[in-house]
Amino acid sequence: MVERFLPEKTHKRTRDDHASEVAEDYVEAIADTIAAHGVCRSVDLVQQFSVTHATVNNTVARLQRDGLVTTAPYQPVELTAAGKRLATASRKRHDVVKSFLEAMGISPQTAAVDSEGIEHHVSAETLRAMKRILKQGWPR
Amino acid sequence: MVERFLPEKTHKRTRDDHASEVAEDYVEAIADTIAAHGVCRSVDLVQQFSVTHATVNNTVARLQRDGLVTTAPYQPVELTAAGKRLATASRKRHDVVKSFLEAMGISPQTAAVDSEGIEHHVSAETLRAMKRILKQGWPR
DNA sequence: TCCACTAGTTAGCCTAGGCTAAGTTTCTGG
DNA sequence: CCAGAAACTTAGCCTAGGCTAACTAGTGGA
Repeated sequence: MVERFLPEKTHKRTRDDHASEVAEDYVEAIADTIAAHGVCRSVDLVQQFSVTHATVNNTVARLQRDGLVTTAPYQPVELTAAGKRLATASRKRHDVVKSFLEAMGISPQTAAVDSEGIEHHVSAETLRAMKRILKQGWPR
Repeated sequence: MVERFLPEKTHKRTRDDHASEVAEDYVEAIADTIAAHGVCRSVDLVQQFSVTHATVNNTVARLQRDGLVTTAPYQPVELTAAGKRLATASRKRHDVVKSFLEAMGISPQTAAVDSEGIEHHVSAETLRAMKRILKQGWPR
């Protein structure tokens, strides 16, 4: 109800965020795959995101255009410095959200799924609050 | 890290959800505007979402196609029964998320923005946990 | 009354993120 | 060492959700 009296700015940010959600999910997955198997190939992303090779190709091309990854035909995908930075930040944020959900008493399965979606919408302030509550407990 | 050993299903849901996020935001805004002003006109949605008339037209046409609203040229937008149901459910979920964030000690402004994005990714289980914590406090 | 302004529509364009189908390259095991 | 399988690319298509530009409809004042 409060929203009616606030100016209309809340939604815009939500939409702008969405542009980079896929990028964050991809660099996170790429970093994880490299950590687990040494390299990340298209087929790994095909499996993790349940999309086709064609879609992975498109998306990786966008990531390369945006300076987050490097790749070449038939070669594995690698992260640039910017890509690594984004992956690390996303992974940390993701872990905080997931731990927080679990601390709320939510099952690990649900926490895994929900944190996937939620992590992209958590502001710095909210992330700090989650960390604080994980360390120091619920306010007062 | 856990995700590497779980099968790859988490992301798909996140993407499917996104299809209906705009629909939920719109029916929520339409219901609020009708509650506040009696009717909801295009221009109200133009303001609330900071998009053009053309975009609102497109989106409302989709909502009508999907059976959530009814409208006619130069007439206000109305909610169908299904639209009202969706609006009510979204509003309730939104309010729970916002109250929960505020109870975490987050500022009302940030809570308003973050709840906008988060509400669409909160499962029934997580929503129940939020309600429980609001009533009965943090677990143990 | 009519004119200007606000509201709404329509056409045409764009990007992200999906897909299928068809072809190419690389890898692997007999 | 080479044939078939697996991995990858390319072309072409689609929808959602944005935009601008140009037009039409409705409305309130002078």
